[in-house]
Amino acid sequence: MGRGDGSGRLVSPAEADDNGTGILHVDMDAFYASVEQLDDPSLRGRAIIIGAPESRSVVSSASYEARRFGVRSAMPVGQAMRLCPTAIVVPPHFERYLEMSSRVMHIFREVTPLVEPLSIDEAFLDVRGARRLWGSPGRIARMLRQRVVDETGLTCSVGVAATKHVAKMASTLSKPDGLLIVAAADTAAFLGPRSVRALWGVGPKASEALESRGIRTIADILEAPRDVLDRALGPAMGDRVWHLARGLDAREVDTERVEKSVGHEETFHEDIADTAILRSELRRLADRVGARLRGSGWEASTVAIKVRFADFTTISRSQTLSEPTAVGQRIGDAAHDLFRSVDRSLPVRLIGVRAERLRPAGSSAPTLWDDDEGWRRIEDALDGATARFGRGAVTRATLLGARGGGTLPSSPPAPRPDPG
DNA sequence: TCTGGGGTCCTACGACCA
DNA sequence: TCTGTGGTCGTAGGACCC
Repeated sequence: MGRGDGSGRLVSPAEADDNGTGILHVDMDAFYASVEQLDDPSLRGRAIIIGAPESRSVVSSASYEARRFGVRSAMPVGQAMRLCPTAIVVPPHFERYLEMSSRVMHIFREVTPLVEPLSIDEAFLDVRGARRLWGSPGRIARMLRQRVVDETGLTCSVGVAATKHVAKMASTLSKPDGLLIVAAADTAAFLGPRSVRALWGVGPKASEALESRGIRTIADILEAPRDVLDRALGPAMGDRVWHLARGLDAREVDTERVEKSVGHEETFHEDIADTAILRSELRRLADRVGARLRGSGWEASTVAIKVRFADFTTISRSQTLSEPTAVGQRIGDAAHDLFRSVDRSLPVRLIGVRAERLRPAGSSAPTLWDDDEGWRRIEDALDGATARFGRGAVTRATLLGARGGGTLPSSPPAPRPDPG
């Protein structure tokens, strides 16, 4: 989501040149805050901050009325309230945001099948093949903005350009509720005067590294020798910045992006030193990760934990499993193993579990292990001494004993011949 | 002032292997 | 047999994005 307050907004005139373009970046304006204002008319025109009421919460989104006071995403709520004391703090309603996101994405897909969602509130669209149906990219962008506001009541900003990167920069500059078209021939003039910080992937550290070498604008990057960029940013980032500064971005709109990891983490209200509590939190997070994996049909080869201590130092540990899994119990076992190796001399502020190196789940049945519905099905099926369980079998006593407070076996029982 | 939670990508380094 | 080298993999940490 954009972090600007809309000052310095740049929009295109009605008949702007859109020659050579075809990529749209659509970004919803202050998405969470706008949904809240849509649902509750008493919030409209007011400074509102979306954030959990907890003491350690940060701003997830803020209305433009609040942004004018300097409130930005990721800022601690306490700090935001000092900047804008009249702001109303609204707890987030993620289900509702997902529902609105899905309606917006549906509109996009009615315009072109080539839609790449980037996050809950933004997407790239390739409309190069939609010209005969809907008109030029600029015309499509105007139609899309009108449809979004008519059909959802929300506004969005759209950047239109020849590449994803320039389209994204353009939508950011047009916020809120704007449209900015950068014709292919105007790309260099558009990029040149902008700060290096405007490049995608250049954050505070990278911009500091560039600025310390006198490289402040994108035009400065064009003048800089390639090896200076590589030394400042590393070869991969140096190469990327070199290309982006020249408007070169070969990435196509990718409609089939897949998840590479799934994780959950939690910051405690107060730092925790009690190992038993931390272990039980790891189990809880591992179960959630397992459930998510099963829900999306994945299993993971690597389990990682993250621990942030009271002094904010953060460590991670990861472990490759002997076999990929989507079973919360096994993810939890690995998380416990990893946690054992962590020096716990400081209280813990945050703990997290992540499943990595995902692959589609096989046909094995152990996905039943750790949810209630699965247990019911297992128990129902266990009408005697043993029951089939994936490729193996377990006794009812083992299962029920484990459920009654004991520990589950860390892996399914050994396979045995199928009796037919 | 006091730093969320969900991710992706990159770099560095050690182990291992051909 | 010993040593050097380059590729790959696993792991840890950091920057960045929304």
